[in-house]
Amino acid sequence: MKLNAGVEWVLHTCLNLGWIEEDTREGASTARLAAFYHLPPAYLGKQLQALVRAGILTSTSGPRGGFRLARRLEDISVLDVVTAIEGRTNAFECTQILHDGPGANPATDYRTVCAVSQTMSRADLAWRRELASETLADIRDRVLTFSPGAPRQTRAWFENTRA
Amino acid sequence: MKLNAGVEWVLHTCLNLGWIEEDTREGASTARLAAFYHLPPAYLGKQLQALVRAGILTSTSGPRGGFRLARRLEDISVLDVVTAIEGRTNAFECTQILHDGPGANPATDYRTVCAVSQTMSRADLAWRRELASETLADIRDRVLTFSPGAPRQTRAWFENTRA
DNA sequence: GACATGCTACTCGGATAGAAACTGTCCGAGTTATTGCGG
DNA sequence: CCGCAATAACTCGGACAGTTTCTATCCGAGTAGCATGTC
Repeated sequence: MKLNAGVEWVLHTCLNLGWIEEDTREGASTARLAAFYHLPPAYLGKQLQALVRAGILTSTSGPRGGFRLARRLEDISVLDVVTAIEGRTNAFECTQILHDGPGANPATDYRTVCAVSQTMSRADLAWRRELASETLADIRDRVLTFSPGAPRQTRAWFENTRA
Repeated sequence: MKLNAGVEWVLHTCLNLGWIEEDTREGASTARLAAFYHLPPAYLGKQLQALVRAGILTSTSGPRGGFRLARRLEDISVLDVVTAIEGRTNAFECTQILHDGPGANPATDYRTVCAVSQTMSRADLAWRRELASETLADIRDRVLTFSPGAPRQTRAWFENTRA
C-alpha cells in the first residue's frame, strides 16, 4: 500500500507547467521537466504519458514539442492526477472470501453486503473525497502565499536552461 | 497502492475468533481458521503473527494451542489491524524532490512545508481517521443485524470440524 | 490404583523460494526546423 | 532574393531489463497431552 513515486513527480511537474505556460505560451519537453528535479527522464516521460491518456496533458512530437496542460489548473483535481497514475482500483479490493466460507450464498455480491468491505470502502471514499476536493490551482495558491518568488524562479530556470 | 490481501483475511478471522471465544473459551489454530475460507494456512499464519506482534492476538504453541484475541472487539479498531499488517508508513511518501530543484533550501523539511505533501498527507489522515473511528465490535454488530444466524453457523462449523 | 517419565502429535515462528508490481532504460516512428539548392 | 525540397535533429511512444515488494511454502523449536511402565 504505497503510492507510485510518479504521483509526487507529476504533481510538481504540473505545477511547473502551469507557471511556464503563464509566461511562454509553450510547453516543455520531458528532458527539461526531469532535469528540474534531477529525475530519470524516460521514467518521468512514462508517467506523463499516463496523464495524456487521462486527458490532463497534451503532447506534441518533434522539435519544440513536449507536454502542455490540457486544461486550466482550476479544472484539474488532485484525484484526477492520482487516478491517472494509479488507476481506478481501490486500495482495499474485496475478494469476497465469504464465498469460500460455509453457508455462503453464491448469488450474493459480498463487495456491497460484507460489513468489512463496507468499512474499508468508506475509508477509501474518504481518501478520494479529500483528493477530489482540492485542485492543482488550490495547491498553486498555497505555494504562492508561502514563497511568492517561486513562479519567477521557475520561469527563470526554464528560460536559462533553454539557451 | 494496493493493500495486502492479508488485511481482508485477518479482519474476517478476528470476527470469527470473537464468535468462537464467546462460545468455547478457547482460541483456534491457523489450520482451522484458514480452512474456514480455504485460505493458504501458512500464509494466513504469517499475517496472524503480525497481529500478535501488534498486541491484538495472543498465541500459544502445542496441542490445543492457536490464536486468541488479546482484548475485546470493542477495543480493537480497524486501523489497529490495518497498521499491524501494512506498517505505519503513509500511502504517499514525500521524497522531498524540491531539495533537488533550483533555489532549494537544504535546511527545510519539505515534508511539512511542501503544499503537495500537505494535501496528500491530509488525504491519508482522512483515511486513517475513518478506519480508527470503527472498531471490530461495530463491524460485528452490523453483521448481526444483516445475518443474525452468522455467529451460530460459525460456531457450529468450528465445533463440527473439530471432531 | 496413582504417579513419574518418556514419547508422540501438534502448534507457532522464522527462514526460504516464486510471482507480481514498480522502477528504470532503450530504441523506433513521427514531426519540425534548418539548410542547401535551384529558379 | 525567394521558394522548395531533402536532411538532420528532436520529441514522444511503446517494448525491453533490473529491483523491490508481496505471496506462498517448508522445516525446526517448543509445548501439551498421552501412553507406558513402575511403585
